[in-house]
Amino acid sequence: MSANRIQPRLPKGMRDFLPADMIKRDYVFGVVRDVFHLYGFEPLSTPVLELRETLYGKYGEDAEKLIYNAQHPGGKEELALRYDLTVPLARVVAMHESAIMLPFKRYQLAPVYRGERPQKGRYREFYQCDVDIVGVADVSADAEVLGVVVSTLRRLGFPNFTVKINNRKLLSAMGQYSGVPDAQLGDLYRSIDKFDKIGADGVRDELIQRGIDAEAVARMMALLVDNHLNADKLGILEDVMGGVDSAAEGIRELRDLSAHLNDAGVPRQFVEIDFTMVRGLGYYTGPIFETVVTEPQIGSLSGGGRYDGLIGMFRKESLPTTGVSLGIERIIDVMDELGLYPAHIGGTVVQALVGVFGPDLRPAATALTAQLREAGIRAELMLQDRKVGQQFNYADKKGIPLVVLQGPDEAARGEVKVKRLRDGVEVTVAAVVLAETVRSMLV
RNA sequence: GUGGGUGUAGCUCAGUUGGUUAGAGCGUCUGGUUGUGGCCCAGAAGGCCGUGGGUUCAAGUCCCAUCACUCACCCCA
Repeated sequence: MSANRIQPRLPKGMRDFLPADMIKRDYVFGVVRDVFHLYGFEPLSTPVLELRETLYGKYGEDAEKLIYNAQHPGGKEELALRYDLTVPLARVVAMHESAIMLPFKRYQLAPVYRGERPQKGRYREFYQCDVDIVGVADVSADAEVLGVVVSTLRRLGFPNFTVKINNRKLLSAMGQYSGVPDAQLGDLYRSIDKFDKIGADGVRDELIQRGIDAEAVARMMALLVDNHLNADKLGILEDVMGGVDSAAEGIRELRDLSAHLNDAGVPRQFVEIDFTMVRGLGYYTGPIFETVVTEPQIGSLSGGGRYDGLIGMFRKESLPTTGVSLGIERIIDVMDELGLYPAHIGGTVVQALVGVFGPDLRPAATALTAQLREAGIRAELMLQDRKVGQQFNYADKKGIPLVVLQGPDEAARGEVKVKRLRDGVEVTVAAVVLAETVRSMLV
């Protein structure tokens, strides 16, 4: 039998989370949920599997190759693992119209699947947390969704991050103004998006190399370079391109959005308009967002934008929708790297270990444990017979802050000992006040 | 899909111009200590050196292939 033992392995890009990790993840998930609730977003859950037809044709050709198909022997439905939470939302809205009130503000925290090559900050199964507002065309909704991102990251203790804002309408206007043919817009955007990485010269070279007309490139670069670090970016852009309809509209939206953010008290230091930020997914139609950190080099922590047309793929009339997706995995990776967890988040949920002095004292220890649990203290009873030293060692290794122990002497007097491992403080108290003693020693 | 790096103990890694019985630290277990963890001391377990082939008297070491992991590109959270 042991000769046939199989190697324990995981599918590529997928991970187990052991308890110590899960405790940290749950903490992050909890903070995220709290903030969403503060903004009035409500939970939604959808299946991991969707019908293939629901997902296909929404993300673009390249992305579609990364969708996992699923099947079971004899299954007749064509299934796929969800690729994000946005398309399922659109499906839900179209399917449950009558049960949904607009504006529909929902969040969803769930794993999604992408068959990509894994690397730093990139997995094949990863959690996303999406917040979206369905049914509001005004940028007040975009502002609210951005407020959620900023609040969440601040609440998690991120010292610095930047939410970049741009507008699809403006991007297409820039292409139009420069004279880049529609067929090359994709290439154009892809290169522009690398501005931060490869600089103005890099972008220029790449555009030329991609065969875009030199004059168009020059006009394009003038728009980017002049404005990239300027405070009055919008004003400058308006002077140059104000005549182009979509440019005027995009600029107006960005101004409104900015005003809403001010009204909501979102600190300006976390927000920046950046014309070189482009989002890959095809369904965005207006304002787009992306959050970056410079400290660990890890890509974006969140991404999103307005996609007024997507729901129309499931319904006769579309509904204006905007939202963001928080990259929970990357947020967690950064928090690990920067050590942003509060001190009380340890490697265990257990607050007190109740030791067992010997077999004859096990009944008493069991009762003490029950007493603690009744009082709402997370207590673990030592389930094996071990030497006292080993029991303390177990608690120490596992990070349990307190050990409760009742030996023959204490038992005879109706007392119990509580020891705090951090500083070695030990007290002996009447068993009836055990719970309150433990509670006071936890702080 | 393209390119680079790395595979030796549970983990992190050493291992000389190829040479006899492959090492360390950490971790684990046992004991020193049958009323108390961390520190210290003594000891133990734990290895098809990723896999297959080749060169050689001799391969952890050199060559080829392959697989896995990893970083970067493309793309993305």
